[in-house]
Amino acid sequence: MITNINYNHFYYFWMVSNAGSIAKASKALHLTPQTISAQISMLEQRLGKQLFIRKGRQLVLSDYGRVSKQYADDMFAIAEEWLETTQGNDTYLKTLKVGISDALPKSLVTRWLAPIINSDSNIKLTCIDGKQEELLSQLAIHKLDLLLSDTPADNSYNLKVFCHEIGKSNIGLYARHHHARELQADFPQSLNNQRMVLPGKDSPTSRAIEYWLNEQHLNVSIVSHVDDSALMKAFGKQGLGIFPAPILIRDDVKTSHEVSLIGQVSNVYQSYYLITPERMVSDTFSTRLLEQARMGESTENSAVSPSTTDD
Amino acid sequence: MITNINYNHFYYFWMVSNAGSIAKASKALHLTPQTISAQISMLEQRLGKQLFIRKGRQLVLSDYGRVSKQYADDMFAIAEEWLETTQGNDTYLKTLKVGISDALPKSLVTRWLAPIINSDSNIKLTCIDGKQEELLSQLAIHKLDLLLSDTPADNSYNLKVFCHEIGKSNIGLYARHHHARELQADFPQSLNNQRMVLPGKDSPTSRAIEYWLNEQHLNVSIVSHVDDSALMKAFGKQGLGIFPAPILIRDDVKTSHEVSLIGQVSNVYQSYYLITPERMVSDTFSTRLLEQARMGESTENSAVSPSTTDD
DNA sequence: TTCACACATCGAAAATACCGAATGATTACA
DNA sequence: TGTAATCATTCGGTATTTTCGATGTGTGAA
Repeated sequence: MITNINYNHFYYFWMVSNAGSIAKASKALHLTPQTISAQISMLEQRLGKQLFIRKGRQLVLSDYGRVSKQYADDMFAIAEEWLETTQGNDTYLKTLKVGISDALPKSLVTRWLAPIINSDSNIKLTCIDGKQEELLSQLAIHKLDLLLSDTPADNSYNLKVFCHEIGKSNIGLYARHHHARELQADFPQSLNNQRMVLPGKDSPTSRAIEYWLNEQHLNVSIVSHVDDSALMKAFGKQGLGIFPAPILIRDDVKTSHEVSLIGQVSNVYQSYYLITPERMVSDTFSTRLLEQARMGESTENSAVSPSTTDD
Repeated sequence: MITNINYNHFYYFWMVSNAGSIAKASKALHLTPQTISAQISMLEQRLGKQLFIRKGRQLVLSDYGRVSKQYADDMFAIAEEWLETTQGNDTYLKTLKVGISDALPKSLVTRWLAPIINSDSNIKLTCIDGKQEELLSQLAIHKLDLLLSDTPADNSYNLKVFCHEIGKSNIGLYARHHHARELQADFPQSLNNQRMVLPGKDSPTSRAIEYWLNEQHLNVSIVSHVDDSALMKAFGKQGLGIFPAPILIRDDVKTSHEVSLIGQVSNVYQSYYLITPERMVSDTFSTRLLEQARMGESTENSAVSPSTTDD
């Protein structure tokens, strides 16, 4: 019969290996040295290997001890984080840390998160935006609860995450009011020799649009690839070029960036994803967000022809 | 006086939350239900919060319990990995898991690792190659001990790693024997209108060479960007184009790929890095590798002019 | 050598982990 | 509806472990 290992012993071992000696650790733990000495001996006996080697009147880690300490470091770092974040106040229960890929239109994000905030008045929301890759690693180490992104989670890093589609929209092309009006007439041929601002070079949207342009035999000069969708729209607002944005948020785009829809890029969609850590499949917020997204989908994801637009 | 928390209690809590009930956990732990029940009550008392809520005759996790379980999952996953890898045989002590960025010339890697293997006959070496980004995340979760790469660790993911330069070399351009001989004469002007194969688009080497070509007013057609350095060289061997490789390994390149050095790209260097987890600064292998790299540096990192080459 | 220091060992105490028996409450099923 | 099975818990007693004081041993410094 093999007994379970005693994690308190392992904790003592960790304290000693950090303090450098049993004597120092005993002070930190409010115990006497002989107690700790005995406990560690028991752990060594259970493991069948020495953790420490006596060097002079000092204890030094054995090879095995050194390896074990690395695991202990990780383990008890988590334990301390657990106690720090959950002892005392209860805000951690009501704080939702959401990562937002900077390629996402902010008005869409608002649309997704607003109902959640409104439904439960004492939720604290923390938003962090950045590139999907950065945010994914944050998600993996529990610094984030959710991640909203325009690209599905690639598991090239072997992180355990779930990816749910929460929205889909056709892409429209926008330009300043008078400019858009000119281009609407002969869309999409009118785009020829126009200037254009696109999202990041590696984004699926950017690639899809470039493919579409090629397919339509349109020759446009792409003046810039911009990772941040807000910045891209700001460029467009300044008249630097035509820019794409989801049809789904055309009203927002029109009013806040003073532009008009020229037309719709046929057969090009942008999808949006909610990425959650594997463990959290039954999380309250995520499920609510998914439900809401699914509801919205049926009513709002309607393709629009350029003729129905106005400004 | 606040007592330390009892990690064995936490372990019982984890077992119960996994098993779904105290009854099932008690079987797995070879204990009676009342024991576990009492221990968990003690833990709850110590924490000042309920972990479970009675729902019928079942226990369900409270909000606080759910959060705590996530920490427990992480903690004891590490603990189990610790026991799995260190119990039983002692090979873990002698197994060095090295990640190798696929952009690295394999002959350089061999050169670095060979002396280590030879010096200690019972070392087991495990090599894993892939993109630096993938390997970095592996390093962070202890799946790798070291990482050899041609790009320094960018800490855009907030992983705790150390980065040491272990080598540096000028870049040379290579082509098939007869082709190289033709081009040597008027190098670098002779490169005009030649075809070229380069490493990955985002690699510093690739960028540096493209910049250099521009600077020299050379117009070459880049037929391909290849992430894997071996594949790039294979392309070059097939005569698809001129390709770059470190001067440091010119002899290897010449013999194994049946090509000759055309000339050296002035002022373009490639550096090589050893990336280690923060915890492992005093690791035996790493220090030895660093020492050896430093020794090699003084003798081997000599720039070579194209005139001194032969084939 | 002597002293101070650090860890280990021993034996007794206090603390606690554990179990058997019994209770109450819930669910499954006849 | 009633009965049996299941599950968590409470209580009291026992076994084990944890802890400490006293003591021993080896080390390094004065």
